[in-house]
Amino acid sequence: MPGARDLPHPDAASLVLTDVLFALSDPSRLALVRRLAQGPLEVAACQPTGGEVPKSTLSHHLKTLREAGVVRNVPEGRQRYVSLRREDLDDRFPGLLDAVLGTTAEEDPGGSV
Amino acid sequence: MPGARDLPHPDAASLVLTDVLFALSDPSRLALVRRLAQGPLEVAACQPTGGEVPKSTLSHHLKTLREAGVVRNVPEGRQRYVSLRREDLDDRFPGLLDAVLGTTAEEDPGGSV
DNA sequence: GGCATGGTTCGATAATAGTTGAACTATCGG
DNA sequence: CCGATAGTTCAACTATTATCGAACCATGCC
Repeated sequence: MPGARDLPHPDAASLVLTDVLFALSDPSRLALVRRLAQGPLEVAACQPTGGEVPKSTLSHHLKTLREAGVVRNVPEGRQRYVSLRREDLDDRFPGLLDAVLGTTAEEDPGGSV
Repeated sequence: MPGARDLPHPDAASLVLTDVLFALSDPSRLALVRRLAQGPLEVAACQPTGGEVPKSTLSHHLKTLREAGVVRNVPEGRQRYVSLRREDLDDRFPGLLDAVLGTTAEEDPGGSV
């Protein structure tokens, strides 16, 4: 199996809090994480609900989330599934994700992506 | 009373999650917040435990934290006291601060300020 | 008033992060 | 194998942040 298309993911134990906070500090990324909290999505479905964003831009945000350890991005046939690394996050930073997701997005003028 | 030296602070109800997350996403700011969790400090005492940082740089970080609503900065005689807005944060984002502070800073290569 | 002290604000520069088109890689269906 | 599809990576550009010296502002003390 040449070129297994697997992207690098930090392992659960080595997640860095500030990196996670930074990844979540962008309104568009946070909005996506909220959606991912309800289940995995293929990359194309990670597009903001309303408008469209260039693929490269979306991919860049996914990279930020992935490198921080917030999401996992696995190839599945010709597409990729993006999922929240909930267990790993809960394990490493207990209560953090719940606290972040608990806030019912009253804010975020920018929202989405 | 001219020039009461009061700095603007967002009120509790209008705190924005992403702004708070961003403010906490910097290792030096997070390290300071951890120290403030143990009680207020005058600005000079906000210096990183080891090294020294220019006053303007420190002031800039305090501004970021203050504008996000993470800390309060009140004049007291000729100095200023910086304190964590714990109640406001707990009120607005229940569990967030506890989760962030709960992590016993194993990380953060940069630390401090 | 004059001056030291404690901090903020300004302005310039350096460093990081975001945005995007184009090129590239992999997979699946004829 | 060819083309279409799904995404990532690259490179260039823009925008936001960080850093820090210098100027500035208030307070307290003499």
